[in-house]
Amino acid sequence: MKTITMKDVAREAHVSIATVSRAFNGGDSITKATRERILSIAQQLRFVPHSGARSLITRRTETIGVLLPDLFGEFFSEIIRGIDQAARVRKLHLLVSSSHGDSTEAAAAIRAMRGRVDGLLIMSPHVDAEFLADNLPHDLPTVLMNTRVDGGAHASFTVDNYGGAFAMARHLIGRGHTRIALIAGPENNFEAQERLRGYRDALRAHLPGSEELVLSGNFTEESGWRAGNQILAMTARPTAIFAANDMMAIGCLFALSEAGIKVPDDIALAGYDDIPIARFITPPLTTVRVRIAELGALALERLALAIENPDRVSVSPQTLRCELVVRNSCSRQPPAIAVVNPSRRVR
Amino acid sequence: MKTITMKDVAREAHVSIATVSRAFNGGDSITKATRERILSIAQQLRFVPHSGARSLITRRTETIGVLLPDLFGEFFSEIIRGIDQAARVRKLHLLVSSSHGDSTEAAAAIRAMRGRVDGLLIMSPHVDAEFLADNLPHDLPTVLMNTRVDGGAHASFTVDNYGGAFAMARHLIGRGHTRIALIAGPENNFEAQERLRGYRDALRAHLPGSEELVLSGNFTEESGWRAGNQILAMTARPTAIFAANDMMAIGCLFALSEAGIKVPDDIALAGYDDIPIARFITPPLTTVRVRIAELGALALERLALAIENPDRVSVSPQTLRCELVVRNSCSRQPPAIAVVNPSRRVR
DNA sequence: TTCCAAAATGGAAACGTTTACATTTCTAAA
DNA sequence: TTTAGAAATGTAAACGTTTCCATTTTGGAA
Repeated sequence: MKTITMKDVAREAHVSIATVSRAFNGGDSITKATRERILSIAQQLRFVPHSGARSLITRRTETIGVLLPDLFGEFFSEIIRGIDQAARVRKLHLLVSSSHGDSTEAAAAIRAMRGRVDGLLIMSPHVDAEFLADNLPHDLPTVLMNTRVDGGAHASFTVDNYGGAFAMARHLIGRGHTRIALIAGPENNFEAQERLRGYRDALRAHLPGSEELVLSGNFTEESGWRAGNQILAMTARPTAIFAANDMMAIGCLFALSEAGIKVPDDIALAGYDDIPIARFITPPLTTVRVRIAELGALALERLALAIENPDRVSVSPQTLRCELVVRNSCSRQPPAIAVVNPSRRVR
Repeated sequence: MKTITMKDVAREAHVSIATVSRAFNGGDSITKATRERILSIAQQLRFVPHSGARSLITRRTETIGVLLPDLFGEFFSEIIRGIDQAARVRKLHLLVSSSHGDSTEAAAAIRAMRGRVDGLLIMSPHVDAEFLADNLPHDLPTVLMNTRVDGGAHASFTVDNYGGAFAMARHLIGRGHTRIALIAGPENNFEAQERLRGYRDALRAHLPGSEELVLSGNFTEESGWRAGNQILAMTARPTAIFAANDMMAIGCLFALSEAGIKVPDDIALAGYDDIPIARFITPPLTTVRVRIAELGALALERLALAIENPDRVSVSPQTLRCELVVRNSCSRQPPAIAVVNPSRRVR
């Protein structure tokens, strides 16, 4: 079970290890005959170059570190998909570290990446400017995703949660709703805060004097269900419910149907994210599409650029627009479905 | 932008690099005072140990390589989740490489992992015994997931697709159906083949003399839709449709409703996988639950064991049972819902 | 104070590559 | 043939750690 190294191949082929190295790495000066002999010997010895040792001296790992929070389901899947897709084009590998519950764990994850990656893609609620300043090896290019932007030390990509929520609230107002409830996300969650802010500002701007109806939730289906029941118990029910994400909208929908309340006839319902499930439920959910995969791809692209060109780095934060996806769940009249490219998914 | 190494810390702290190393690695013999001094200097120098160099000599990377095919959506997300969860417990990192379209790419991915990982988790349709023999560095512990099992050189975990499909077909037969169609998956897909085999054997065993009705599909929603339309065009329609995965079942459901055919009243419909969407559609889909996350977790667990204990490796293949999830989509009588632990998902 | 074991520290060789530089071997023109 | 220049190959020093030994320091007991 001995490890086979270049030295073994070199001995067997009666050459120096430098020549073996050259045989493996492109067209340096080496005879075709020698290369082929070496390669064939390597083959029959089952030698595979040790990329770890290689990158120690080349100072390149061709790998990107990806730090994600404790995420399940669509969101995780989508962002990784986008990153992976872009990484693949550039022939980069992905070292992922998800599920770190607190900032200590996040710090440990970052440290563990040192020397294994050429750059870092970070999305973490535990991360802020100070944390990064303290824990980031200062020679490691880093791009932030959907993270509270700091002093501008790093490039960052953010989804326009504020704009999307604003647009959705305005849309509901445009449909004539005057009592619009929001099922909010976790209080300490940056994205949830932005969506709440968008809702508030839209109400202030387009429905002045109206009452804010904010129910608390935590992005889970269950919390949406609970919020739905709270709404059912209200004396003056809203005519529209805007859930800060689709899973809560779905939970809320269940609570409503259990009580015999019809969507959209009795009450309008909207979500946020446009997860795949959104178009399959009954009624199909009006929501805000977040181009998560695209976010990941863009972030990786920017990071790759920063790695190739460490001097000319732009750290200007970039925001991705969200788009309204109008389906049946909040219209009494025949629905104007505006599904762009209904993603068909392979198992 | 110079890289900071132990040497710098050593110089600053007036000690040797050996001592710096000891300060970082647990309780070797080193004074508390020295350690703290070194650590504090390291801190203010923003030194982070280079894990790459470290693992070159320790011969441990604390990283597992994960090879996945070109997968989107639930399946990918779930298996990664399971793997990640288990890896986290063992403090292992994950180097993922997905989306390799052919065996050449898969081989390249494996080679690139050499020296970066302690073991390999492979799920790939391009992989068979010969491929592995040719491309696997022979000192790299490997566990296969849902892959055609070979001569038994490696441990493997497989979902009991045959058994699940058999059980579903038997269930439909038990409900009194005598004409049962199968929408099959891709012909060259191992899992699809097993599901087809399960369907066939169940028919042969429990409905002898009955006709096999196999429509082709490729696991996409669209192919399910097409198959649905083929069924609509049949003169003698089946009374039940068993789609080899949920997405095709959903596509088929759309085709049926477009034609005004009611499920389950006019025709019964069943899927396979129990993806989250399955319980949200109308009617909720009867399907076979595949414990994908568990598969990933088990595979990682086994791999970790093999790494710790390279001598005592068990390569016996292990099969994971599937369970029937009976919902509304194939019962005329009031449904017997048997949802175990309806997974609530966080965004 | 002296001495000894134990504890702390330092020196240097690994780990498996790449690469600058030196050396050898070719090729072809003189 | 000789010979210069190019092409092929070899030598050895890196890369940033860990770890085996050897050496120095420490803290008591004699």
